[in-house]
Amino acid sequence: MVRKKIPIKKIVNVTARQVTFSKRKSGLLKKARELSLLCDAEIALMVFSPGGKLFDYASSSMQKITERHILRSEFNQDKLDQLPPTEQIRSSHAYLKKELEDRSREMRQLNGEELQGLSFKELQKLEGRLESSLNCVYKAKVQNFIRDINILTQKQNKLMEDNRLLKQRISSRNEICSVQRHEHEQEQSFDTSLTLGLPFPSDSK
Amino acid sequence: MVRKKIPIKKIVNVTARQVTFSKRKSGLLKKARELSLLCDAEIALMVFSPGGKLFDYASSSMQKITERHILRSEFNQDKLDQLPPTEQIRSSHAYLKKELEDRSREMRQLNGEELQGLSFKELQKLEGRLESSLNCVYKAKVQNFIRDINILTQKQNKLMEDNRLLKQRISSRNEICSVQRHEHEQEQSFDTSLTLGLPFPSDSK
DNA sequence: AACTATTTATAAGA
DNA sequence: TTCTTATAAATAGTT
Repeated sequence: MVRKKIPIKKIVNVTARQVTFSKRKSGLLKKARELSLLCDAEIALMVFSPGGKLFDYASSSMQKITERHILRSEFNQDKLDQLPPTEQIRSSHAYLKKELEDRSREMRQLNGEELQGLSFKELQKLEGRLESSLNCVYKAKVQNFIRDINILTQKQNKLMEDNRLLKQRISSRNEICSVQRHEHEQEQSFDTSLTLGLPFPSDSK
Repeated sequence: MVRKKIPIKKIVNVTARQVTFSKRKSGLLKKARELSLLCDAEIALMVFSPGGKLFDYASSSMQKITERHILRSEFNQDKLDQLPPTEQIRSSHAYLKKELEDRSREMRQLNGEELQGLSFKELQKLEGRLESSLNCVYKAKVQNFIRDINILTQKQNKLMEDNRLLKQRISSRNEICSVQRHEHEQEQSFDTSLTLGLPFPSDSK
């Protein structure tokens, strides 16, 4: 806007663009500060350079202003007035952020980190919680095994039934083979009962 | 900045302030738009008038920019520069939400809930993690005990020393009392050694 | 809102 | 980047 007026569209020359960015960014920040001061306005300004660098200004706290903005823009005013105050806070991004932070810390403690600051009582509580969780995991493992065994047993029963039918068909044509097949079936049954008797069997033999 | 230069401080005259706010606000928004266009910068600007009215501008989406800002202010610059571009994309609301969901689920599993869907391998892993955490909690409790015992021991040592000095002063005036105090001291010493005899002693008696 | 006299911002050059 | 400077843009006070 000086020695020569420039059109307001992307400056193609990279260095020229960088220079202009630097200058105008400063000017913009200055204007924002001035407006805030002169007129007692609450102002937040965020500028990311093409390179990803951040420059910002907030007349008070950036978080406060962005929250105010979110509340203002997401809901219409009526809707917002209907919400209880706690819900208003929830609707803000800060709430989401805080939740994540809290949960991260809690998880670190559940992972056994950051335990230095905890009191004996808190440690006892954490211990009880972990033991209870471990117990649930043990139970889940047992359920897991039981489910696997049931599935295997069902499969086996089906196979045994199939075998039986096949043998019937064969025996109706060949008397000698029938006896051999019968012996084989008995072996399988014996193995199955052994598998089910183990403390933690998995998927058969 | 014109007919007469004005100082950059709150304009007391209300109407003058309103007029200036309106003019400068327009100018600021225009400058923000121009900078964004000219230099391909991502810009968010929020302006609240003293009356609470909102005026804003965002080169892309306000939410996207504010989230980018939040994530940026959480990390230090070095850390973020190290991140690959795909990581920068994560700085969206969806990312934050997803993180929170993932962490919530993980935590529920650490609490022993929602274990039905897990495979045996996953359960084993969770079990190991919980056991390791429990171990950390046990250790933290031990540290807690040791610290408490140290504090108590120090206090006790100080009290014993005080007693000794007091007895000295008394014995120099009264021979009979001296004997009685001596017996009392022995009782204290005995208690102390009992305390320090616990499985986790500290540093002296 | 419009008008201008000035101040400010800034493009180009150094 | 910074400074200089000529000129465009913004705007305080007025109408």
